[in-house]
Amino acid sequence: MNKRQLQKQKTRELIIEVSKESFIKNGFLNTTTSQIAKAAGIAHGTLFLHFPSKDLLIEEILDNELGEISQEIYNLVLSQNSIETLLNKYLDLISQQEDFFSTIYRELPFYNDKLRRKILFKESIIRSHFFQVIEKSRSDYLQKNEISTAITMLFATVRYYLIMKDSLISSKNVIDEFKEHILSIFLKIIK
Amino acid sequence: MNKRQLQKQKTRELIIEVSKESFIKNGFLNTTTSQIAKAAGIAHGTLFLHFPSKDLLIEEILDNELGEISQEIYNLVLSQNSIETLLNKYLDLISQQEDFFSTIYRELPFYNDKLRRKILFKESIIRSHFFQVIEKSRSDYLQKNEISTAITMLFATVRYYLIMKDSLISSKNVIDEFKEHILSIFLKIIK
Amino acid sequence: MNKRQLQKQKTRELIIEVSKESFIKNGFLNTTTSQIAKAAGIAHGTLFLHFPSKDLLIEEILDNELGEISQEIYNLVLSQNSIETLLNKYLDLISQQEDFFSTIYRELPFYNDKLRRKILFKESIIRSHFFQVIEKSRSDYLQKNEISTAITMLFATVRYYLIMKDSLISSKNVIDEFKEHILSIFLKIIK
Amino acid sequence: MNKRQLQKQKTRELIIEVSKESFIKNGFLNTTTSQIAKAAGIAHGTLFLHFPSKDLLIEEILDNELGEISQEIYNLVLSQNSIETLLNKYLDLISQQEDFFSTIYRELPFYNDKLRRKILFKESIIRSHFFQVIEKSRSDYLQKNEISTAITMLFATVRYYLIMKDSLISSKNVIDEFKEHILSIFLKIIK
DNA sequence: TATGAATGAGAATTCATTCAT
DNA sequence: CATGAATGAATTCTCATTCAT
Repeated sequence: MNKRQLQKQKTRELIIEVSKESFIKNGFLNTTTSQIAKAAGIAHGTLFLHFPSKDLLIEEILDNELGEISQEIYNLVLSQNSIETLLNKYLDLISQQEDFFSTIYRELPFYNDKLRRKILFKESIIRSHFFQVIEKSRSDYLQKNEISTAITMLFATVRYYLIMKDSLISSKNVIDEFKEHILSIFLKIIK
Repeated sequence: MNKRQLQKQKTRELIIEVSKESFIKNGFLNTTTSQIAKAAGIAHGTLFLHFPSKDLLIEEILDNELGEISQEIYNLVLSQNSIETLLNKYLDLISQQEDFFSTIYRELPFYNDKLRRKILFKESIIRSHFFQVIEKSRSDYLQKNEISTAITMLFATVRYYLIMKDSLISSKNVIDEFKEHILSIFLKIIK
Repeated sequence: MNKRQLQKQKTRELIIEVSKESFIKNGFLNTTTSQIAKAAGIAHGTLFLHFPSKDLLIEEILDNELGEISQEIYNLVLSQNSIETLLNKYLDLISQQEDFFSTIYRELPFYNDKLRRKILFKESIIRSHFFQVIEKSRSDYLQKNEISTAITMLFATVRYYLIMKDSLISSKNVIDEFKEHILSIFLKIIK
Repeated sequence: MNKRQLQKQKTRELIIEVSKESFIKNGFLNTTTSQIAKAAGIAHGTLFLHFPSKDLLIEEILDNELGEISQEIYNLVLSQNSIETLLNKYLDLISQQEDFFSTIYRELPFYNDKLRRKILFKESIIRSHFFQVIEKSRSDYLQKNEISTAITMLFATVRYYLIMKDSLISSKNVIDEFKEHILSIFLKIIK
């Protein structure tokens, strides 16, 4: 890669980085393209050279971020056969990017269809991993739709804490703080 | 109250009514003040005579609506001592105003602090009612913070279904559809 | 009409007037909404209060202008049964608004469909008036499609002079200048 | 010419060719320089190496194209002494490049002065050829300025059909379709 | 000579709020 | 009290041209 390509990629990454920061801080919906450009120290028009529209910028950022997380979770699923450890590590992953997920879930209802579907699709894959691991280990005690509802409650609760993050009197990290509670209740349900 | 004051209150109520409709249909954030004025058949400026800002208008609406619901739930709590019936009726109440709550929970993270706190405060009161009813009936089996987490999961799940309403392949009424599942899992937890 | 309504209409008419001037001078396509606002001494946003979009502004202006001309021509048709006088007066009408028509015909291919159709429809009505007058007086010598082609040539020629106005070494008024020529040839054709 | 110069000329011709296509399809005004560069498979900046500005690019293209056509028409004039055949062949030439001429005449009023003058100059040469042929054969019946006006009407009509091409309910080729009509009327005029 | 990333001056449109009537 | 015309800052996106590589 020559100097030019390097410079371009650097700018692109700068935009992504700056956007992600602003995105996490103020939400994507409340971040303007000119704010991003200014923060990145580039011309406003330059942003649209790298990302044809604001929507495509967020799409890119979410694709990157969710792609990574998905992969890590997939690896977890392969290497773990205990639902306890799996969940534990899943929550750790979320926790590491807590502000990011907090923003996503807050803004999810206001994203465009494509973006929303993408996010929900990723979630549904993780969901189905969990389902399989649970089903394998405890098919005797639970009906399929009970497992399904339990998982929904789990995801709903995680989402709840993430969305409410700023309103909860808690340490900076909600997931860390409530992990034990969530896990213990969830495990109680599926046992 | 003289004629003029009467007229004023009538206009005020008209604005509230019309706003609520539009609020339920399009969300408060996506409703413009001029849309509301037009729908109410009043001048745009008149709206600001009754409500100094858009934020104060929604505050009023939510105060009214949540106040009513709170009251009804409080009555339920007084008359019911079974958590099953209480929850059942609570979900019925939500279900009757499903679109309204769906909007509130979607937009909650974007309201101003005061408004958000108000909503969360109302919710916390209902929460504490539930807590007491549960604690009274099953104090032997559950620790306090387990009850608390269980209630959080319940509220989180209800909120999840409400927020995701439009993305779920379901009948028009999500709460009705998933009530049984939610209840059965919840009761399982607290038993 | 009270003071307020009067003021509004005054602003509206001011916008139309200023737009028409700028429109005639620079073309509608090369006139920006902020130029118009500035020239009218109003806020940029005010323009959109009176005309929801730039396209609707031009539509309004053209409707007004073409409507008037159409009416005058219709009156001409009713009162004249000689094609000579009719044509003569028609060209006088065009001549009076020469710059306006020059702009329209230059920009016509770049207007949106609706606008283009409107203009062409008005033209087609005038065309059919001409057709009838000619047919009545000389049906013996000419076939219908000969009349039709002759009229097309007439309109094409008028349009040509209007479009080329600025490139022709001529007095300020092309139609006046070439009227005699056009008429004499046209009358020759249809006789 | 060495290898480098050869390559340069090849690129230049490639740009011209690609531009012409895009020009015919979308018009020059609606074609961006980066579109052209992309279609030609060259860098955006390279285009400005060969043509210092967008205007100069179109100038070059039109020079080429109109030069060719002019030459062919000049040959026609030399070999034909019947105005009928001359016109017939002239319209055939236009017809073969109908989309090209349609674009030119639509956009003509928006080109810069130099370009517009160039195009009109070419046209005036063709015009004068026609004039001479007509004058030679029918000097008894027509005054000079009658011939002149007749030719203007002819060119205006051709231009009209070309400009209106897309709005006319017709086969793909307007000139072919209306040739007979135009010719018969025109010949009628000059006889 | 060729590249292509970067520029930056606009473009049309939106909307909560104000204030003269 | 009610009106509703006016405001103006803010928004996303475009594109011919430049210049360091």
